[in-house]
Amino acid sequence: MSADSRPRRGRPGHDRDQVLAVAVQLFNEQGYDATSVADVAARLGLTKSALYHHFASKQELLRLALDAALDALEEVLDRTLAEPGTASDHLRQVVRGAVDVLTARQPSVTLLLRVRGNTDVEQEALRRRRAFDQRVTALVRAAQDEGLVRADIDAAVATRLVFGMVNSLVEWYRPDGAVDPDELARDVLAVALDGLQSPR
Amino acid sequence: MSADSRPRRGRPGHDRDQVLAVAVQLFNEQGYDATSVADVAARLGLTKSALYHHFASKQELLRLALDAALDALEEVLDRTLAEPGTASDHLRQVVRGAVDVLTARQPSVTLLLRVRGNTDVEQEALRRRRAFDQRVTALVRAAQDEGLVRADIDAAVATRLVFGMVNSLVEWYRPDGAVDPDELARDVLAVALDGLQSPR
DNA sequence: GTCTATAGAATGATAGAC
DNA sequence: GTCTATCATTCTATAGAC
Repeated sequence: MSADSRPRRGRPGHDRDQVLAVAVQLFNEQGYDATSVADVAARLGLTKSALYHHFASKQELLRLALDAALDALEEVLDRTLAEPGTASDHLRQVVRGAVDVLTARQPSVTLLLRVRGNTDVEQEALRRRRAFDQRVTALVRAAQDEGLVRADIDAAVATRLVFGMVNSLVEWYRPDGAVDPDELARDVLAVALDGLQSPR
Repeated sequence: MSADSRPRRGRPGHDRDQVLAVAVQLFNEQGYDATSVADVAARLGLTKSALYHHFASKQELLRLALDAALDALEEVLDRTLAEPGTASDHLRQVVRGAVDVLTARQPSVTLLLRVRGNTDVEQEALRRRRAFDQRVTALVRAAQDEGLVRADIDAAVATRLVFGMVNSLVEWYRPDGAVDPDELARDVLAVALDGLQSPR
């Protein structure tokens, strides 16, 4: 449907999405700063100059990947809060949705979680990430007021702990691995809400 | 007592520990690869050459910091397993000890958790880290066999989720911040073992 | 759309004076 | 123990041919 999805004419070459996917994969393997444009080009089987035909700069590759991750995470929050339900219901859905995004878009989210704020592109991503965290913290606080989330832990700390657990998935989850994403989402919710101990 | 603790003679200059601490802090702020030796020297108020008088290479700074973090984490495991107790007791102590190490030695542990394996130094650190993870996973499995840890989640997944939560502390915990490390350790154990929901 | 060739800047590391 | 000066290498990005 979109202009991008129509069949390419002439010799195939590489399109932007394909180049971006390879670049993000390499950024995650070696780190963004440790990966040169020549590294990316080599893995694609072309030269630096050819790569610069597709993208204006190395930072543009980074910016596109970070925007994709942030768009997906913000959409989970927007969609959840637009539906009726208690704060506790919303919180459960946001955690579930975040796990879904992390597993479905692992490469770009991994990149996002490693950003240090060295450049304008990275600082803008950090700004959006902080805004996301604050909205989730407000949700945790509301769930505490409802009495369904324990109130003996500060809402900001509780949010960071749970999302620390969720975010850590990018360090080891792989789409082609042995762990099923649906089962994983169930496990994360189980540990986050009920804990590791056997139900008494 | 040790040779290193005797008073320095002559003009003070900088000693290795001081230089290392500044380097690790900068590595964490900007990322190891994004930080040049000139950056480290500038923050110390001296030149690159003066820094190379204290250390043979940029990688030596990295190696010393990673070894410090790994030594501390392995010591927690060794010390815990040497004591009598059930696997569930040991697991609780290891989580508690890991939080203590993360808060007390946040800079070097942060660096460890971000290593990508680009060089021999980094790969050796990853090897030790994997060995640590496997020993903890064995502990979780033993605690499941005892019946005190829920058995409906794979031991390796459960270990990664809990330590994902623990490790995420380095992203936001600061020694001079508002959160007390003892209280934080209590909160981590509470969420990890009993979950976020109010006790029913 | 891809190539060769290269500009211009920054990097890790060293030599040698003080 | 710190400095100035410098080296070889690598980096991002560009010019211009095919």
